[in-house]
Amino acid sequence: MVTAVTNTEPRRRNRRGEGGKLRDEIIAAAVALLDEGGDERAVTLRSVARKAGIAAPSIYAHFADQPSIMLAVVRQEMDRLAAALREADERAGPDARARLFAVCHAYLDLAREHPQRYRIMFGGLWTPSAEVTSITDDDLESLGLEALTLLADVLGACVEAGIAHGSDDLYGDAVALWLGLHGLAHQRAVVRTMPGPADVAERLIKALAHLR
Amino acid sequence: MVTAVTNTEPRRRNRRGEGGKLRDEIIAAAVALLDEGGDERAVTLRSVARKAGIAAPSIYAHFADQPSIMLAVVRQEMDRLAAALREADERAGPDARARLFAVCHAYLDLAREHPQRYRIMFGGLWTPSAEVTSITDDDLESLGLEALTLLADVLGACVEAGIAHGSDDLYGDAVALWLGLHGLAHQRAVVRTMPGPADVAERLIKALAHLR
DNA sequence: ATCCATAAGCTAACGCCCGTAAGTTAACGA
DNA sequence: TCGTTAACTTACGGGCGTTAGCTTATGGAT
Repeated sequence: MVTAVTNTEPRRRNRRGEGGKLRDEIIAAAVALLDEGGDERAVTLRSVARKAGIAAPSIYAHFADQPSIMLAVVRQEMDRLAAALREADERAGPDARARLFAVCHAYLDLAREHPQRYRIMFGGLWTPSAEVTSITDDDLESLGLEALTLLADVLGACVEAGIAHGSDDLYGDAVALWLGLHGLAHQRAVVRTMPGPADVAERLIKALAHLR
Repeated sequence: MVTAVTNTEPRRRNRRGEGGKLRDEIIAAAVALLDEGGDERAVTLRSVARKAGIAAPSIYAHFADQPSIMLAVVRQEMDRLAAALREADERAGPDARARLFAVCHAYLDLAREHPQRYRIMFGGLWTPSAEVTSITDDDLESLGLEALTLLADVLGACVEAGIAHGSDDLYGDAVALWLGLHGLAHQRAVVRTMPGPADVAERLIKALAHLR
């Protein structure tokens, strides 16, 4: 297995204006290493370079240092997550209850499909690079803000539709709901077998959304 | 703080039958390294040895390899957690509601007091050592089983007291409640500033315990 | 068609820390 | 005194992040 990307071909050099392409390839290589199932310690600057089929120092043309690569991966995956949630919401149609479950399950599904990615997104291992990469606290917070806003929006729709008990703080409720989802998603991403019944997700969502 | 274990004295050698003492000192050194705030990558076999004031190879008399140290730390902290929950439960007296909040807050408090420890306990970084340390899935599951049983017990008391809506699966409810607590505790252990209102914990507990 | 400036990427090397193996010394207790 | 325990010193090989300097393909200008 492992389906090494180690091209025996020395790798076709990018054309004149397209040096920036390598940046995306580097991120893709890092993600591929994560998906291969080892833990995040396997994603070193050198291993990423090997995976991408380039020499290690070539990375420095596109990233300041090793933690910056991880940060870029997290940013990309956060965007994908937000996009997936939005899409699930749109696909669900107008029914509030359907929207709620669609968004929540989209979140849980994405986490289950890519547990390693989920772990680095929310595992906090890349935060030590904060000083180097100059990521601010606001920056960090806004990463998940989009998802939370969507969640609050859907919760509001549920209240309006009369299928959920209202609250004076929808955003706070969204945070609570997200924390529950996160607890489940994270635990699934970490252990092989989850304790508890199969419908834990439904229970969590119903309870935290205050469904009647 | 931290009360460095770095003795300038070459460290008094243990007496004849007390070689096992060093084992505890090694674990303590690993925990101290964690508490110092860096991430878990700072806990290497050599750094632990330095912290304990011994030579690196001396560790091999007590632990098979580096991951085994982490496993021992996790085991110890899991036991402390379970003990803390039990104690909080006993201190709370007979009132079901008081017991519920006492246990839940004890969990959250412990996680907040030692975020790094919490992260290695539930962060899943030490699982790769599974093959080496021969930790079984049952073993892993039973680590948290004690806490979950206590939670189910308290939930049952709430139902009996009539302050919570009952369910046909108390253990499942306990798992859901724990997942919510874990989501909050983990997120707090990872980021510096949490989004959302200050009373998220109360909301989570009330919703997941189905308090009336 | 040729030239050559430059973008794109490479090779070599430095210093560091790691995990682990092998053999050695100091202290305790019989 | 002497064997055993407890811990030490030294050393090897390897991966890491990063720096410095070099090579080569590309594509527009000549």
